[in-house]
Formats: sequence, C-alpha cells, structure tokens
Amino acid sequence: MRMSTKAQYAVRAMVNLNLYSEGSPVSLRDISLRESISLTYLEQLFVKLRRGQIVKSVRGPGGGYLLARPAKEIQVDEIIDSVEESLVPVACMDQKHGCVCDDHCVTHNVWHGLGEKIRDFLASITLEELTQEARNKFNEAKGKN
Amino acid sequence: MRMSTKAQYAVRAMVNLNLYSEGSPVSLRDISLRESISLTYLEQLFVKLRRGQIVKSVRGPGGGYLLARPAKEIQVDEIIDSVEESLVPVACMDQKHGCVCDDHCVTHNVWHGLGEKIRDFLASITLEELTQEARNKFNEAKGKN
DNA sequence: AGCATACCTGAGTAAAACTGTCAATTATTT
DNA sequence: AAATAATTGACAGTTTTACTCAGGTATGCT
Ligand code: FES
Ligand code: FES
Repeated sequence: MRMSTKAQYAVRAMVNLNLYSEGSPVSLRDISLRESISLTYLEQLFVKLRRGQIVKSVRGPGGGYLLARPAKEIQVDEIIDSVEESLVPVACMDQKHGCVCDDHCVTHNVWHGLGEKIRDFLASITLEELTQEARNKFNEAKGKN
Repeated sequence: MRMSTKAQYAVRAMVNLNLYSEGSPVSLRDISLRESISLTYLEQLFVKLRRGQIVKSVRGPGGGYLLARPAKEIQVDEIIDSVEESLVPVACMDQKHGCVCDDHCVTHNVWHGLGEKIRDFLASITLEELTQEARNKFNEAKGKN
C-alpha cells in the first residue's frame, strides 16, 4: 500500500511552485534545483499536471508554470489523480460504477470503504493549506538561528 | 495506491476459513477450491498468517488451519500486516518513529495523516463482521432461487 | 533575424516488485 | 508403513516504477 514517488514528487513540486510564485511563472529548472528532482522527470510530471488542469504553462524566456486556479481551490487528491491512475485500492473497482462483484464478493465493502476514506482525506487538504504550513515551518527554522 | 493481491487474497481466505470452520481445522485445499486461489500460493500466505499469530496450524490428516483467537478479536489491518510489509503510504515512514523529516518536509503531515486514516479504518473491521456479512449475502442469494 | 530560454514529446531502459510455481521436507494420523 | 497435509526455500515470468535521452517547438529579447 504505497503512494508512488511520482505522487510524492508532484505534491512537493506543487507546494514549491506555489511557494515561490507570486503571480509570475516559475521555471521547472528552479523547482528542480530547490527540490532536487531531475529536470526531465519534472517535465514528465508537469505534462500530466497541465492536462489535469492543475497548472498552466507559459513558453519562452521568463516562462514557466502557473497555477491554473487559486491554491485554495486545488485539492491534494486532484494533484495525485493527475499524475497517477487511481486512488482506489483494488483494480476491479477502476470502472466508474465500481466492481460488479457487488453481490457476491465478501470483501467488496472493505475496499470500497477504504477507497472513500482515502479520497475524502486527500480531498480535505488544499494546496493553500500546505503552502501556509510550509511557510510556518520555514519561519520557525529561521527563528531558531 | 493499490492494495496488493496478496492482501486481497489473504482477507478473502480468512473469511472463507472462518465461514467453513466450526471448531475443526480447515485444509488449504478446501479453501483453494472454494476461492479459486492456487494452493501453493495459499501456502505462502498462511505461513505469514501463522507467524502473524492470526491462525494456528494442525498437521497430519484432518489437519489444516484454525483461527488463533476468536474472530471478533481479529481485525482486517492485522491480516494485512501479516502478509504485507506496511500500510504506511510512503517508504520514509517505515521506521517506528516515522520519518525524521518531521521538521522540514512539507508533505509529512499529508502522508502521516493518510496512513492513520487507513489504519483506523481497517482496524475498525473485524473478521467476525465480515463473516456475518458473508452469511447474509449467501442467504439472500439463496432466497432469490 | 538569430539566439537563448523553457516548454513539449516520445521512446527507451535498468531495477524492483509482484504474482505465482516447483520441488523437497517434515510432522501427524490411521 | 502409508497417506495426508503443513512447511520451506528457491526460482521464474511478468508488470510496474522510476527514471534518462534525444530530440522538437514556441516565445521573447537584442
Ligand atoms: S471483486 Fe471487486 S471488490 Fe470484490
Ligand atoms: S521525507 Fe518522509 S514524510 Fe517527508
């Protein structure tokens, strides 16, 4: 039961993007340097984030990526959805209507319920919150010196 | 974010074991036939379930497996713990005290919180409940004919 | 125009994990 | 002794993951 590193990177990158962007585009190179994630790998992730309507791209010099909408309206589960296939814990439930086994499968309710819990939790966290948390941590660390 | 089939099989097998055992041992062969899981794969799983104190084994003819304690005291998360390594969604939290990154890592709280939700949910379901649910489904299906 | 920047794309690859099998052994009952 | 059934460890095929590489395209600046 592991979250792929792809998802972990994506969330980190998004927080970093939001943290250092003040209206202007942030280049992947910068995020790559700050978060120690390979540039080419980041490119791969951001293609998916863009398709998932999480970010917008600006080409050319001075370009980079911007949030597609306010951080308050971006939920963690949406970020993960964009880069990964599924938050549902079992393959047989990938279809929209869940697993057909509904009637006879003994463990259906276990996986279905678990999937909902996971979804609900990740949907309850916004990028805005994470970014604010990051700012606080940063300030605390600064205060100690 | 997938539960391995190992975990899925283990839960199914445990429900089946409890469903057909009335104090007497159930052989893996029987479970294998009823649940269409390869016998040799079941063997692999039950070695781990035994080590995890979920079941007891009885050797020789008429032998098989028994619950190590009442079904009411067996939680789904314990079954999964036995056959799988970890319910924690990220590798860096495998150690007992969680991830050291506590202070500087921005996404720590996300994964930590998620891990707790998953654990809580699976711990809230007992084998007893699942078995009862299975009996109900069986009876309903029977009623229709 | 020409150059630098930075996004964009698809193919490819090494390592790990997953899923399952095979062969051989040990313990117990009849 | 013979049959039953758990027990063990090694092993192989497949899939997924986590990346890299080699190009291309769009844009702004001088
Ligand atoms: S087979 Fe899909 S949940 Fe049971
Ligand atoms: S590095 Fe482990 S949670 Fe951040």
